[in-house]
Amino acid sequence: MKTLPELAPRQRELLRAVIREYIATAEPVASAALVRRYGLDVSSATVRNGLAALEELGLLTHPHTSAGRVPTDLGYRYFIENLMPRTSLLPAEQVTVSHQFQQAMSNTAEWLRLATSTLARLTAEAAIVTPPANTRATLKHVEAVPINERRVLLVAVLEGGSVHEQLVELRDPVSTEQLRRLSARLTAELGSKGLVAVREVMTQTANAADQQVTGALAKLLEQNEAARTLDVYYDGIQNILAQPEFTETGSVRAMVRLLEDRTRLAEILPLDLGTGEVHVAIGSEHSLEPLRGFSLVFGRYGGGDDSIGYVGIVGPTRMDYARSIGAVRYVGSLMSDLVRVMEGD
Amino acid sequence: MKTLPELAPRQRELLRAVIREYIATAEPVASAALVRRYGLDVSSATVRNGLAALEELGLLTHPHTSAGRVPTDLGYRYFIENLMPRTSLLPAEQVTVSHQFQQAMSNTAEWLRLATSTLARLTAEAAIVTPPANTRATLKHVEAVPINERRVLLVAVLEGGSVHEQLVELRDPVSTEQLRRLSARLTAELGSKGLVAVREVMTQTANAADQQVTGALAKLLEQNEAARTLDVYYDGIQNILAQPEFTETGSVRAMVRLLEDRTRLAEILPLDLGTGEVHVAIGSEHSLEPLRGFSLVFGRYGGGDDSIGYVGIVGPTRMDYARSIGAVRYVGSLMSDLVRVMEGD
DNA sequence: GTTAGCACTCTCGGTGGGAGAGTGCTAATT
DNA sequence: AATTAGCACTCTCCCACCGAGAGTGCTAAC
Repeated sequence: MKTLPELAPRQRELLRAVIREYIATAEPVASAALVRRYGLDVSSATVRNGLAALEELGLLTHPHTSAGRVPTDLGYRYFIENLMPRTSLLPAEQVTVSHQFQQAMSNTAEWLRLATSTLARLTAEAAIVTPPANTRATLKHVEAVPINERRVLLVAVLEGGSVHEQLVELRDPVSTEQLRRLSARLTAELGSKGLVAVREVMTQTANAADQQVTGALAKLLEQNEAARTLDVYYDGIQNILAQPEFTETGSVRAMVRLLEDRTRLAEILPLDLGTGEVHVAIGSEHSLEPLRGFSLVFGRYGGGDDSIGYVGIVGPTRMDYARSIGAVRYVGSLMSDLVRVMEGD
Repeated sequence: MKTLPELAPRQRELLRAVIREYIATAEPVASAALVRRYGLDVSSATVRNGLAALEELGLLTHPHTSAGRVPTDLGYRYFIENLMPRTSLLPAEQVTVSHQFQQAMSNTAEWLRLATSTLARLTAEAAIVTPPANTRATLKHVEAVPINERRVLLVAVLEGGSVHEQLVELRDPVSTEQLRRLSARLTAELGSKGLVAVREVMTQTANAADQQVTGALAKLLEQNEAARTLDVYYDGIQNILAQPEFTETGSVRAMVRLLEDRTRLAEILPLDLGTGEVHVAIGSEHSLEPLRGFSLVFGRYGGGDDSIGYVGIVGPTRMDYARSIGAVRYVGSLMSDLVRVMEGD
């Protein structure tokens, strides 16, 4: 990233005004408009001189000679580092959102979906959320529920409260009683143990059916990580389609394709961030070809180091960064709280 | 719906050719192009007469006097009823798809997602799937897993294999042992019983903690139906954005807004169809304002009458109906199979 | 019933011109 | 040295116009 220039107070105000205006209108900003709307006590000619200087520094451009100014990626960067108010969501909004979260605490999938749609609504951009992935998944409870005499629904509750199901087809019939014993045994022996322990138990198991169920459990844990990375929630594509800069489908299509290809998305997201920090990548600052012209505002949430998810938004570089960052931070913190609750803290 | 006219064989062939051509090119079809590309042994003037007759009947239009012909909604309807080959997916495709389904049978959410993305890929349109909703949910297994001494994760397996979780906050601490007894008791007493029975058990329960957990179970079942209707999977928006008729965001945006507003979508979907039937609503045939210009191809899947879901696609009226219907029918049948397996048949 | 021929209509791409917006520069002012 | 008025200049946008091309509709002949 280029180093940011130093600016005189006057210039800072000017840049701030241009960005504010451009974010609001999506139209190149003219010198006269700045004087008029921000009550500057200088003439438009003076403003023009100032704008030319900011352009010299690479913070602004204009699309053609006789058009107003538009911020560059570097301009936004300067804004975020030096000019942006560090706002949080309004208290009233916080209350509403956190209240919704309290109510939906039930089901993991549901609160992830809720978090995504809430974030999309708050920011009026597209939101992306990944589930909290426990890097080393350990078991809390195992239950083998009979479906019929040859089919068993294996239900595993992991440390951290996530629930996984898996249908197991058995070679030989088993009794309900046998499954109950197996459930109890697996839960007792494997509590707070991981994949390795499950494998061990499997090898020590004589009974064929038990062995099959335990094997399925091992597979489930194995797939846990792989499957998790495919699991990405997104919402708010309509918000992007509504932006004036995207009346043509072209670039939105590339973005939507990326969202819908969860595999690729999951590969991209893992950022080295601390929990609570919010990272902003503006336009060309990130290396994602399909997202040229889009900015990312992303944060990490989670309990300990071992259950981490990502939460953030995608939108045009012209976005309300202060609000976006506030919203991502707040929703992220609520999600961290939830994860900790599920972990039993 | 208007009644469909009778057509002479020649006219039928002509209509078929126009629709084929228009589906392939998205451009108005000229008489000369038909003669050339379909090797008709008549002149373009004759074809023009035929086209004019089809237009008279309301099966075709043209955008302006000197443009080629475009099918009307009624034209597509005639095509579907009388001209369309009743094709299935290619055997090779069937094998691939069904193989994928076999592998992903594990987790309900996962196979629903798989079904959606598969359908979107097969048809190159946007796919929509709802989970199988049991109209009268009965319990199969209940497990109360301790998170910490005041928090319990309630896991309920319903008849039909769907798993629901709910975190319960207790007023007073409970022991692991007490929860184990409660789980066993609830499972034993409530097997294949529904909401009413749970309420009954709750009132007969003296112990405060047990009562709270049972109460949460009742609530979970209550919310089951409501929550289900909010649960809608969709995929393939990128396919719609890629269609030449949607280079402008306008109408796509309305469609995406509908998809993302799951509440509205869930209200709309329930169609009175038999399982296996596939229903097609072309352009103006349905009453959904945001989907003017889109066609719906929908089917119902499920095991018995009491666990039913919907599966289908949305796309421009200009779509390959034969393929779409085949794909929806096939994916629907696979999903029905899966539901029956989960129900223990 | 079919067809050749032709007039007619409409779109599309390119061109030109005028209005308007906004800049950049210069020279005067404070 | 900063500010400003003034003005030339540039570029977009809109509109009107034109010609080419595509495709139809109709008529009259086969």
